[in-house]
Amino acid sequence: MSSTERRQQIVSRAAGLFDKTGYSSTTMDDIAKEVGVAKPTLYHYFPSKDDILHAIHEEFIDLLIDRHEARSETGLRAEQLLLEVMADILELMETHRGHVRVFFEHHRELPAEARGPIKAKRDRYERIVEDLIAAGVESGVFRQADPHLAALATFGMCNWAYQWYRPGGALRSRELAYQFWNYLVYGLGTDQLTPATARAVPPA
Amino acid sequence: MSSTERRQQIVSRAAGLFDKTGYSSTTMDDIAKEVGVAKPTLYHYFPSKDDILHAIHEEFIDLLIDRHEARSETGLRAEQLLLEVMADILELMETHRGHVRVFFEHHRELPAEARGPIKAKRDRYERIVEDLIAAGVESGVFRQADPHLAALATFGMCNWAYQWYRPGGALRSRELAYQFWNYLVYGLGTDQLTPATARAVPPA
DNA sequence: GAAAACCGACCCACTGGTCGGGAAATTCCT
DNA sequence: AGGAATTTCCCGACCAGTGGGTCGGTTTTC
Repeated sequence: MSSTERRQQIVSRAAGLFDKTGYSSTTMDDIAKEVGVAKPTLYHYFPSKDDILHAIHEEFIDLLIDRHEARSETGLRAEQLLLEVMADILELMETHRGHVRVFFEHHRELPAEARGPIKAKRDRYERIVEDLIAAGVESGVFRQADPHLAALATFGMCNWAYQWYRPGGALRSRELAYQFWNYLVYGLGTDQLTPATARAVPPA
Repeated sequence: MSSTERRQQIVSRAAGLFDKTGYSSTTMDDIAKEVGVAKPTLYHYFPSKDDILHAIHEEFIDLLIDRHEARSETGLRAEQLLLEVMADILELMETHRGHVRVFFEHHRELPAEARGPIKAKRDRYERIVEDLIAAGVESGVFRQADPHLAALATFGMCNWAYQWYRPGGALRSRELAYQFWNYLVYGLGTDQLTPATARAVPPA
């Protein structure tokens, strides 16, 4: 096993344990055992536990950004791109469960120096989705809505799934993305609800 | 200060710290200091740190359930009840930030005996929302949709807000609930999207 | 005067990280 | 090619700080 392979292995096994047990409840010995190696060996690949956490964060957000960018030249319309983004996120819950939970729950545990760069990438990705929604509004496929808020709603639907989604279940991640996209784009309501009034002001 | 008041105070201060620093990174000394008391005194009110965690969980889910039940006799229609549920959740992010984060992120840290009862209540609340959506489908205000999935989408939008919502911000929780409810019920799409085809099958 | 509330000092298991050295693979030299 | 030199990879044993929890006792309240 090459050096980079082992490094990779440590990251993904650690992510799995953090997912199962949480970051602080997982010890370096746990990780070492899971990898099949003694604790000091871990320190040959990572200077500290926090650096493993950092590697997980970086790997995850890079995956998301890369997937989107690989698609950005295809000329898909805004609503289609939105579906693909949702599918990206949900797919990573199949393939990178540990990364997802760590990325969402353990960013506060990141060492101070690492937080900045990660947050920058996170913001960049949020910005991508906002811009995408804004483009949809511009082109007329989405109604007038605050892109920031709509992006947060989208992320909410998808990101929250890490709390309940289990890979082996009945629903493949892509189908799930499609259902959620459907709720978001077409809404749950029928014609029996009167859009004009309902969209105005919240009832007290 | 009465005994129950102090108990209450410990719970809410602890929740605040857990929110800020995370459960395992917060020490009993931290909590004691925050409450203005010495560590052993905490053990006069709670047998262990885990029991504080448990108290937070219970308080939170009870709040949600109670609020819904207080409303269940009012004869509101399904879509209105759904809005109220969303508003409940988001309001607790203003008034009980710590509880929210703890409830969502630290259920795995609960001692084994406590997990069961809490999960039962959690399931009960999820069931309430599912039934509410099912009733809306039944009465024709919501289109044919899987109530379970639609509930998960709803929870996603609202629950995820604990990650970014800050009480002092521009948006009051009720307005936010209304915006999200609007997205969910009416959708983001305009007439330029063709509902019939789009709702069918996910594109490969 | 007894029960409830409170605390300083202590204990000890646990865990992130280190140390010094041993095996295994690579490179270098002749 | 073959053996020495060096780097890479690996580990058993240890260290020191931390933090949940306890003990024995004092103060406050009723």
